[in-house]
Amino acid sequence: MNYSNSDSPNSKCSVCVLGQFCLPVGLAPSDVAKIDTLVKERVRLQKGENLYRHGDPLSSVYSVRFGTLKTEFGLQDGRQQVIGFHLPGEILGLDGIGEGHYQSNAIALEESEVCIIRYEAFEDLARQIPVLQHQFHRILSREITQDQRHLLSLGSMRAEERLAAFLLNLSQRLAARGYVNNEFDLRMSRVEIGSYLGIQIETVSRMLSRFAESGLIQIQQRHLKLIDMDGLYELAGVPNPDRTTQNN
Amino acid sequence: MNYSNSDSPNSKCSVCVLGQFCLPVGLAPSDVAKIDTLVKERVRLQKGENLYRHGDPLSSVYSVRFGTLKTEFGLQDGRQQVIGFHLPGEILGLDGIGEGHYQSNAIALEESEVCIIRYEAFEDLARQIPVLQHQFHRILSREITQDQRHLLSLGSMRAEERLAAFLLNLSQRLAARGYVNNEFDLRMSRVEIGSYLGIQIETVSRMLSRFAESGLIQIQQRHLKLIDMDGLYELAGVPNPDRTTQNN
DNA sequence: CGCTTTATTGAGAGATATCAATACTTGTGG
DNA sequence: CCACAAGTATTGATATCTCTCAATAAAGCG
Repeated sequence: MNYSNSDSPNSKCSVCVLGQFCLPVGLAPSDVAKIDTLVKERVRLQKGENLYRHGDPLSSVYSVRFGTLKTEFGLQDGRQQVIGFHLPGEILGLDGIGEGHYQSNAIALEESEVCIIRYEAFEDLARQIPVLQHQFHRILSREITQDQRHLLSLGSMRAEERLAAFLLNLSQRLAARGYVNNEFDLRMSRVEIGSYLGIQIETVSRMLSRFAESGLIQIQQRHLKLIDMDGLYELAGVPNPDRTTQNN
Repeated sequence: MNYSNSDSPNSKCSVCVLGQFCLPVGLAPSDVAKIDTLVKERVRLQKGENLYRHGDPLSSVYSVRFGTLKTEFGLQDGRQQVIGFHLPGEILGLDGIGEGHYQSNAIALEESEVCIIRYEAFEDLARQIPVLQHQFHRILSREITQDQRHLLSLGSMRAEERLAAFLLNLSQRLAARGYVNNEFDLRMSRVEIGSYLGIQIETVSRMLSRFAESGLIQIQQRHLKLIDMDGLYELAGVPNPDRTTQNN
């Protein structure tokens, strides 16, 4: 875990390209400047390193600057499950606010960097900037909605459908960040995908092979190409939002 | 849907017995008085009535005054799932903040009443009362944690374990509200329990019968008595928090 | 009191898990 | 730069849990 102070110019929120996904959404430039004073530290994590662990006292929430992290949630009997993957611009650590300590483990899936947002100072600032306050509420609310969508997936969909929905969700989030939406590298192992989707690794593997056979995707190791987006969307139970031709 | 204005004295937050679970937790009496001016309306719902529907614009969040509600989340293809049950003092409608409209349906499971918290006015007030702001963040964060615990249940536990965890969760929440923790009436149908747990109604029924046979519970229709709490906790994958004798 | 809804129980089918063997990747040291 | 080891992924065969279909029973409601 490698801390750095962000006096270098491109480390400021005011010039960060992630601004449109991150905390400063909607803020006037003068207000973003105030966030610059709040978010001055970053952490560099190597693959496999923990950003925080279950039980650590909440001091900060974090936004991903680059890289990918997973969060996992455990039962006392040792079973645990991946509950989220976190891309640049997404906020981590929100589950620590309720009890004052984190409820999950956050672990880097690749070399990553996160910005440190001191939580107490942030609450102070949010009271001064209504737009920031509202944006934070939106972030918390969307986290709830995302988890609820995930619940629907685990509770109501078959393995194949869950996997399709997962791949499309990744695709959408990457596309929103300026990447192509149909070709990317998975940063997580099959085990982690299975854990996230509530299925076994062997099933993940079989379903991916089946998708490839039926021409929905191409996959080599972790490099993925989505070929038939419509087909995937149909499996996932939603219409393709990108389709210009409306056929309902 | 029956609106009422709450000029009657016992409708104020300052005298409401639910204060210790609801929005005003931690507030000084003078601050609770400010909330009184914010929360002036309530809604009475009959069994089966909607408090809000997916897509309705967010105007308010709601706290349950009495009764029980469920929230359900749907896929475009029609499938939907119960994602939460809401007891007195719990806040509903938080999933509407992210996009400005609710993402779920909220439906009363019995005659219920909820307090209406105008969302915009609430944000204004939260900026003036730091403790209120923090309490709201705690509520949002706990909702995330609750959903994540639910995810772990759907993703990693067998039907029997999910059901045990569900019954214990209800028991704990009722106990926190002053009810006995081992005897209560289920307000939801087997179908709703099954939907919430991601299993079929027949499985719910079978597991309940199995629990009864093995002496874990007694159940007649919806009236439930938890007999062997330790046994249930063991199934649910956590130690019984009430046990005074520590045996780990 | 009969009708409709809700819940229970049984038998068989199906999806996914588990166990096991093999193949492929990646990293490391000679 | 190759060879081996350790981790990761694929594929097959069988087991198991839960679902589905079906029949019956019980409860709520007018």
